[in-house]
Amino acid sequence: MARPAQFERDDVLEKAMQAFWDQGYNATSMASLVDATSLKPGSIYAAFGSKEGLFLAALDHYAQQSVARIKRALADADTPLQGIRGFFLSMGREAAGEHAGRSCLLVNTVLEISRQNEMVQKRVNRHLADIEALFLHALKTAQANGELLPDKDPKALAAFLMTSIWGLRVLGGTKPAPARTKAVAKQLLTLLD
Amino acid sequence: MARPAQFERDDVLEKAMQAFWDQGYNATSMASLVDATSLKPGSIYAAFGSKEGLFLAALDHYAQQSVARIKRALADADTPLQGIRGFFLSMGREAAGEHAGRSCLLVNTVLEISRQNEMVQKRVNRHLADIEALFLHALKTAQANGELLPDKDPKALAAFLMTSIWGLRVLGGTKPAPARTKAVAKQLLTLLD
DNA sequence: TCTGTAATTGAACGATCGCTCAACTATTGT
DNA sequence: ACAATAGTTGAGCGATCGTTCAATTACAGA
Repeated sequence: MARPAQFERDDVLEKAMQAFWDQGYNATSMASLVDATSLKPGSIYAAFGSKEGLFLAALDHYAQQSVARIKRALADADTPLQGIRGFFLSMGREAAGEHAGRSCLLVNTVLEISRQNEMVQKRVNRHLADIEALFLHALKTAQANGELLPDKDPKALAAFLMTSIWGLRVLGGTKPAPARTKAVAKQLLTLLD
Repeated sequence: MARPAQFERDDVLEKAMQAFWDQGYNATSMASLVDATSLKPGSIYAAFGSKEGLFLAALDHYAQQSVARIKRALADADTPLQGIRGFFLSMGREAAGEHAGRSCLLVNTVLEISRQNEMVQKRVNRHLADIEALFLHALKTAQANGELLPDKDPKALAAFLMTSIWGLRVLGGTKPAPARTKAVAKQLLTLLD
């Protein structure tokens, strides 16, 4: 062994993630990442290899938080469907909030760089699939419990819910009125009835 | 008068639009715009003032085509609701197609630069509002004709349809299977019944 | 207390960024 | 034919981009 690292990896990833989330991948320069993380360029490159490497690590960090948040929302509710409803209503509220313009790092990544970078594309698609699996599981459980009507298709509904999240994220980027985001969230949730 | 311009403005805007659409705003350099348009830097700056000016003009060009396309889809159908249904089903097909990864220039712009550029934000929001107005008009007509149930809220539905378009555009960026995009489009259209 | 190893530092690299401008060319009105 | 005017050209500006690296510093094991 030798000299140990002087930074906490998770601290650095959190700060880098915020920078990429705020500004987007291309608009976030190494100089601004140096500012945000308080690391020197050499340290960043020693730890993450490249700007892309740091971004991928920050993306994983983001996805981990997203998955945890959705798991919590589903687990805290009385029933699976109520968990889903609660999550989308809070997403609707969030989409009208102050920080809504940042959208979601995964969605931003799909549209900004996924197309030109196969590695990023596979990573972000995997994270999105993980999230969809949470909803699919909740929907299947709801159907088994009789909470969701038997004629509904959980797979199709899960795909629809993911698409709805993405739509709400873009909606948040248009500086919408709270009533507007709430109305959209309510509309889409009627598909669960 | 003096020497007339040697390029067609619409040709240049079409080519610039394609470049921005393919690569995103930040990833599209002036050098690549020079390549795409076959103009020299000086001519671009004389005609559009800046990269941002060219982008705004290209954005207007894109929006004009989008509005025209939706108007046509609505006008060609037998009824307003059939027009909407047809448009979303074709969007679903498109989202699984080869060029789906480019998403939509307006959506890309909301997420990539709208937040950091107020002028761009206002412009893209205006274009999106124009599109929403087309759907709102079709929904109101449908309700007046009895095609849409009287208890439906056309404004809320129009907002939902816009959000659905955005979701489908992101979906297209995830390289989805055709069956997946079709299922999502069908799901969201059931809200019109 | 040394020695080996790994992390830190910050100046600086070549490449590319958005953009400018003086020289040049083509077209107009007289 | 001749100014006057406006579009075209492309070399090249200063700034910033992502990245590298030799020198330095701090800690673990013997």
